[in-house]
Amino acid sequence: MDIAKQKEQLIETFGVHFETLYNLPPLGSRILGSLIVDGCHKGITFEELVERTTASKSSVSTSLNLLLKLGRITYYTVPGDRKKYYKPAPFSNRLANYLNVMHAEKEILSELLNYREQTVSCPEENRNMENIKAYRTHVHEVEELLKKTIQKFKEIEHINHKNA
Amino acid sequence: MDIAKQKEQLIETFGVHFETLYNLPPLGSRILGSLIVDGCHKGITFEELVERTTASKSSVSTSLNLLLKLGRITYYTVPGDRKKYYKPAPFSNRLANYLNVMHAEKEILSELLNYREQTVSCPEENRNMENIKAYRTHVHEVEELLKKTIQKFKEIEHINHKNA
DNA sequence: CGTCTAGTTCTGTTGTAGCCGAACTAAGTG
DNA sequence: CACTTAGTTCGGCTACAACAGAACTAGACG
Repeated sequence: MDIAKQKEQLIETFGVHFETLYNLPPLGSRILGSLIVDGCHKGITFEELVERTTASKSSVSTSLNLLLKLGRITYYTVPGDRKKYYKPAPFSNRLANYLNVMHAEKEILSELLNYREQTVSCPEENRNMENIKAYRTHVHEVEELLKKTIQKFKEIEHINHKNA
Repeated sequence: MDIAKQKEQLIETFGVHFETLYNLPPLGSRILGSLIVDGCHKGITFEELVERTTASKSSVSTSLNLLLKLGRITYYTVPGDRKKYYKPAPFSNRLANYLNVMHAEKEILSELLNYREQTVSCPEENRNMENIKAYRTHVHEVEELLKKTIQKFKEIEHINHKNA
């Protein structure tokens, strides 16, 4: 199959994925998709993103700033060149987001358990508490797995940084 | 602290959590929060949800049907009683949603790798491929963890079902 | 100091999410 | 078969998300 066509489809697939999963706006999702598919190494400039997406400069600007604020992308500049080169945020960063979510879940679960302890009135509710605790354990395990992977990526990224 | 007040706050906390994380509408989030905090055992009726949320019947109806369609809640009926008793979906169900997401991520990552293999042109891009593979491994591990936990919950739920 | 280039900010415009009230259906009850 | 109860469906309203266009700013360069 045509490589260019394949790229388009891949970006589009990432687009819908980010829209549904991370709840990003359509344009922002497509931009993020472009950066991941095509901009991991050298990055992509503002201008080129405007061309690729055929969107207005203002929309691209807003989307990029949103993605920056959400920590999903980064950019670098080179001396004597006013352009910004946008790239997807490193993997360790993306995973750190999940880590926050997991942490938040654990917090809420603890609050829920705390409430339950004050109000249990029947064996069924006691059983439910056990379920919540089991769920909390699962979240904790995911959290640990995330920490492990983040550590791994930080090491990789560190090495890459030295080589670059 | 006042127990009723504490309950209110807990529902609200769950509310914002579901809004941001699962991208559910405000009312739907509060309903789901109420069911989790207060409806795990006996469930809560349509009527009572209308009272609690001080929303209209139509809005509650729409929200409940949305949550049903998304698989986030269930209901049961008792013979000789026209009311429906709504409960949050069992844990195994909730986790199954995550499992689908993980599977989708793996699919996309494979597509991305497939594309990359055809287009690598420099060592930096090769390094990036290694990163993607490492990320895919992580997703796979989370997937396995989910399967394990789902199995555990299915066993628990099976036992509970027999005892009930 | 004008002028190009790179990006931002401001002011709409349009579509649609999220809710409501009122009218409706469908199932039990006397 | 009228009457209540439980929930649904439909039309309409409102606010805001997502984008566009035009005017603007801020730095580089001759």
